[in-house]
Amino acid sequence: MADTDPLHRPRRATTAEAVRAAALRLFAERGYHATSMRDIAAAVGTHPGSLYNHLESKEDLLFGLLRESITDRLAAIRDATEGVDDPVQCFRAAVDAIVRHRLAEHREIVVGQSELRALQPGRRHAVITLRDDYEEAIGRILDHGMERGVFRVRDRKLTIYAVIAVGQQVGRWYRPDGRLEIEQISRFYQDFLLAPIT
Amino acid sequence: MADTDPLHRPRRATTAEAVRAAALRLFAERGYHATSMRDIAAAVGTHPGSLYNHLESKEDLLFGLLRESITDRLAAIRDATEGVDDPVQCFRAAVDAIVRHRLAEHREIVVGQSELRALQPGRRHAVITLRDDYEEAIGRILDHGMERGVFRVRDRKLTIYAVIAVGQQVGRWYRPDGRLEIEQISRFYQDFLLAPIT
DNA sequence: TATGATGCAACGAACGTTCGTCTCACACCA
DNA sequence: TGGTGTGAGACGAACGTTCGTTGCATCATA
Repeated sequence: MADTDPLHRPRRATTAEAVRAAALRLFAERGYHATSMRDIAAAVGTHPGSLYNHLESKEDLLFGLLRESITDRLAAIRDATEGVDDPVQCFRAAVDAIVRHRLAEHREIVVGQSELRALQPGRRHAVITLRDDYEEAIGRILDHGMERGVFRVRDRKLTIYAVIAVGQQVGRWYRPDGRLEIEQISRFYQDFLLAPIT
Repeated sequence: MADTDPLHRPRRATTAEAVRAAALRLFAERGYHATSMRDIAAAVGTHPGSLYNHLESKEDLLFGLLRESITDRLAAIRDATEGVDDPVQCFRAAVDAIVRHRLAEHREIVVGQSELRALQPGRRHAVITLRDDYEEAIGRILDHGMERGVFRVRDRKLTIYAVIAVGQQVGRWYRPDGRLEIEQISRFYQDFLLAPIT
């Protein structure tokens, strides 16, 4: 009904988006349970009750953030590796995508780790399924390299876990004003993770 | 005053210890904030108020658990590597100690990760200092290998983080009834982590 | 009898959430 | 043009629940 003039559309800074952004930051800083709806409301500059105009529940908010984070990361891997035929370059691209995604929104990390437990079973399994897809995406890259005879992967699952572990860890200690550039960190871990499988 | 007969000493199943054990399990399963003192009391088979005969506060309980976990792991590394002269064997022993410690009390992992934020500043820094010692213990093993010309470590800090990352991750997915024995997992990650630095 | 743990109720505070009310921009119609 | 209806959201108080913690009477044991 509204917005008959498409030129006026770009004015966007939805309250709902501000709420999500604030919640993401606070969940990451303090943890899900240690963050109250009053905290989020204060960060947005509104009142606790007003939040419920933009979300269903606190847990719904967490679910959306977790799902978005892992979906984005999976998409980043797929975008980065699509059409890359050389297994080594494909693996490098994937590690690069993981590291960059973790560093770009490194606040999100701590949320994704352990707050799964705060979700009700159905939603928890939904996120776990997404995580399985994420692991499989890495697994297929390893498969590709093995089929070509370029990779020697002694244990597929343990190797996947190692890649994920390094990716997660990166998000935990990285600070934008630190000693190393993202490029350096990414390149280091590309080489590091390639060594055991080539 | 009591215990004049030393032969009767071994009868130990202190309530305090039961409380700590229950708290550790519950913190790991649900997270610190999601675990109530009533939960802990129920797990021990007593009442919430009775817990305070054995502890000062909930946060005090968490602090003790975190400190003990990291202190034990550090001690495990030192014990395993003491007197081992060959850098490769020393590194293997350290990784083995980390993996075994993580798997032995793999419940503790999730606690140690992110619950640091629940501690008041002074205690948080105390644990962080211990964590620094832990990182440095790994760092010195790398140094040893570099001095001997056996290791080629491109970035000391990033390598330490990778070792820790793998160790942490192991504790997250391992289940005692899983596909692999602890020996296999340990050996795999010894080889995996040695590859990039030798 | 002295000592310390236990059981149980209760405390104030904070929690997530709901409620009725109010504001205000905008479509509709005379 | 001016009045009216409508719907989205902000507001602020309050809901019932659960939180960590305390006080105190009771009980076991040395």
